[in-house]
Amino acid sequence: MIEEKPRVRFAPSPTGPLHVGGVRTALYNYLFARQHGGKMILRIEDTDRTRFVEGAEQYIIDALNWCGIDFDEGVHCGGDYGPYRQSERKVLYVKYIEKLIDSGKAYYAFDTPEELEEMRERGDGNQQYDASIRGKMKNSLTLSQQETDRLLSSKVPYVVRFMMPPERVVKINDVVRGKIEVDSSTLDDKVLLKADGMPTYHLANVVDDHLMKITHVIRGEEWLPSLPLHVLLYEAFGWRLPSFAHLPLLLKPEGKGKLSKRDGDRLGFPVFPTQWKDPQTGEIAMGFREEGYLPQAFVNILLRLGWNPGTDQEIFSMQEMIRTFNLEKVQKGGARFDPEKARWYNHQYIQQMDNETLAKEYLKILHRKGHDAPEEMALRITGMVKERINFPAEIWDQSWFLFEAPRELDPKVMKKKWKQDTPEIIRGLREQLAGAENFQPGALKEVVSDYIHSNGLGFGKVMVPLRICLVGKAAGPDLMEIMEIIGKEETLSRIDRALNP
RNA sequence: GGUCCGUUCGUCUAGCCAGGUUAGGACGCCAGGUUUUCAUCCUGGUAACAGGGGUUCGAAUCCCCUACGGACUACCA
Repeated sequence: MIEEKPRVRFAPSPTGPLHVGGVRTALYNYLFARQHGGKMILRIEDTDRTRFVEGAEQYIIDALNWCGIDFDEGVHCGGDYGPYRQSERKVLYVKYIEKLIDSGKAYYAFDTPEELEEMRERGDGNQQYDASIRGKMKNSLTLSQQETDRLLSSKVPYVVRFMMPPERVVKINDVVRGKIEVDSSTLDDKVLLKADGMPTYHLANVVDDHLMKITHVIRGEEWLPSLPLHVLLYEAFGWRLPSFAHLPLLLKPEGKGKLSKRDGDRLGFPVFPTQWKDPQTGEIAMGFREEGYLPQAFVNILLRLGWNPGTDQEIFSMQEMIRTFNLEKVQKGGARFDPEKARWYNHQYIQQMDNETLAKEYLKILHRKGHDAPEEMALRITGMVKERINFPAEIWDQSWFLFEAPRELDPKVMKKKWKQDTPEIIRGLREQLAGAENFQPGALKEVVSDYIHSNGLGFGKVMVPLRICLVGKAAGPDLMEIMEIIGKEETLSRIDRALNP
């Protein structure tokens, strides 16, 4: 199907942290490249110096690395088609822009911002810089050759605009959307080279994609409206068109609209892969990593947001993703991010995780809480509560009572489960436990069972109150295990405290 | 306003291209089971073709219109 090895690029602009939508775009590019044995390229689109944010570039690299997405060529790892930072390619674009001017496909424009503003006003704010107006503006089409040369050699700022060809129906076949047709007469003469000598995105992206031999442009839907312009640019240069695939947007969980950076903090879930500290304000935006998401889970969530395998499979290893992903099954409509399902994915991956790794995380938490435990104990507790948790941090929530006595006994549970005869029953059980020689789960179970049976009681009548004494609530893992871990002394002491508040 | 794109359970989606399904799966939710409790887990249930016209024996699937949503409309990407 694909004869040549594909070359794809992820081309973010270093204006801040990468949000989930961008990560997904990078992921789809990556999967596509890896599946076909192609190259994955990281290009930094920093042609707007005013929006440059310190640290953003490194953040992008690190965040994608955390996701398991790596590059073959790019700003951080080199390659044969560099430089990979557009600001460092500045001189290159001028060469190409001159070609366009020489062949009459682009022209110089000297209009001031005020003049442009006035032009838009005149047409009810709808006036575009296009064929209908370019003859009335200050540009190399209306000015004499002499005057143009004079302005160019003076200090007057100018831009270069693309001369949109008239009455052309541009037909493009998008890999995910199929046929798209746009009449060129509805398009305007976009600026290609800015007054500061930097190219606009439109020029830079086309020139670079061509020079870097990009075969497939896989990017967000927000670029769809400028696709016809890009196609016409390729045509103007006489270059071969790459394939285009425009990915649907990631939407807010509630309501409508594109998922924005602000939604995260507002709705209590991250929109960034990893934590980001704004260098200006010092503000910290949370990340999936810091919230306890496993990178594989995070990537899996993104994979299924807008793509489906055509089977019932939900969980994919990176290898499986690479094997099964295809652009044809990418959804056309935008997808809403669902925090609930994200939790479920993480739960699945936590279950797959080995206990040793999880136990190490647990130990870290213990230390933070001012506790410690032998590695073996951490491992044991991890095994006890693993299936109950969605995030590593929840091991603590499920096991704190192994290190600290409950401060209070849940009043709601007390009211429901602590009956008139309960103190007497627990007192009797306490005696049996006090006399127990062996405090291991098996032996304890026997002691408790014997007590229950010889007194004609039910398990629920005894076990739930005992649990309340030890844990403070009616929830948690096996009681016998708990008793062994906290030990005989602590067990009896907690019972006493519950009996004599 | 203009241009372009989109619309199947609450959410992610299968099915559409090659019309005929009890419109399937997953998350969530509800119920039951398992369990000393809670959670996990297992079983079952809930719930959708945006609306209207065509074409056709037959339309979620093909065509048109409307509605709604979104993106773009900068010397930002």
